[in-house]
Amino acid sequence: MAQPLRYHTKHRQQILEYAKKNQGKHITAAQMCEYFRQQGKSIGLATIYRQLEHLVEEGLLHKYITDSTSSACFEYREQCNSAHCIHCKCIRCGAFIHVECSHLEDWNLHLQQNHRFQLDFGRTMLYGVCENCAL
Amino acid sequence: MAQPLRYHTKHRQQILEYAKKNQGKHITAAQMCEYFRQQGKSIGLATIYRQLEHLVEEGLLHKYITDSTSSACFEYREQCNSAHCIHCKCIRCGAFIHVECSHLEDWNLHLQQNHRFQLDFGRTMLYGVCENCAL
DNA sequence: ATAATTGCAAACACTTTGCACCTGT
DNA sequence: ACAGGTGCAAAGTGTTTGCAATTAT
Repeated sequence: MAQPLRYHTKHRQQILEYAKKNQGKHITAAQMCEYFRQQGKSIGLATIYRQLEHLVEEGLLHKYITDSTSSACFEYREQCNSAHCIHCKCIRCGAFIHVECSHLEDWNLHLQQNHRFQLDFGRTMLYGVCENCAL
Repeated sequence: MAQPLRYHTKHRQQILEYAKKNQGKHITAAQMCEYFRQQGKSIGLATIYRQLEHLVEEGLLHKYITDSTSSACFEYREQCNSAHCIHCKCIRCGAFIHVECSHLEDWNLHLQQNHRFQLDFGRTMLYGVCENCAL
């Protein structure tokens, strides 16, 4: 459980900053890598993975896995109160939708009180049909 | 989007049967493959993956991914024709909980009207902590 | 001085695919 | 006959790791 001491490196800071800047979005390691490359301050993909792992361990980022075929997504945690956001996936087009909704807390409360089940929004994916595919 | 017609093959039946027999357990493709091998009726891993994909598409099985490093798990989905039931799974003990709740329809309506997402209860699994594990 | 971080390439594990053949309809 | 299924091996994908050099403490 004892985590090694984390050094305050430039890369760590850049990655965290980029994640913060993209609050509410789901970013993959590859996307980050590409972004930094375009900015002329390339960071090795392995480094990004290692830093993301650290940041998730420290609770600064949240990691989401939707599909075994596609890559994991990371998201800065501060504003994404896990009690207010949930992830939906369209069973037709595969779109990944982030829903922020104050009702979610009520649902969780209801499930807890009436059905004795404590929902974990971070791990739950709602499947259904998105706006475009419903037409 | 039109799914091709699925033939009733021996392998399809064996895979579905095995999944049914293991309701409430989470099984990987590799585990299935090993099981059939031990039974002297080997099925190629690729075939298993292809059939599992079909069965998930048809809504007979549920697929879930917890970790990007480990393999996806499959589970027989209890048939439930009511619009008032949803399935929950405990992330600690793996318990499979069937929740019947009249509120579900309201949630679906809310998601549809406010977030333009049409939830499919049959394919959705809620992850969280069950009564016993919450203690 | 010591411990963590980095980049690269190679290794990894799970999953998908191309192809030739087989089977269900 | 045709569309879908199968097995094998090969390819693909996202992620991790070994190593030697670098950087933070």
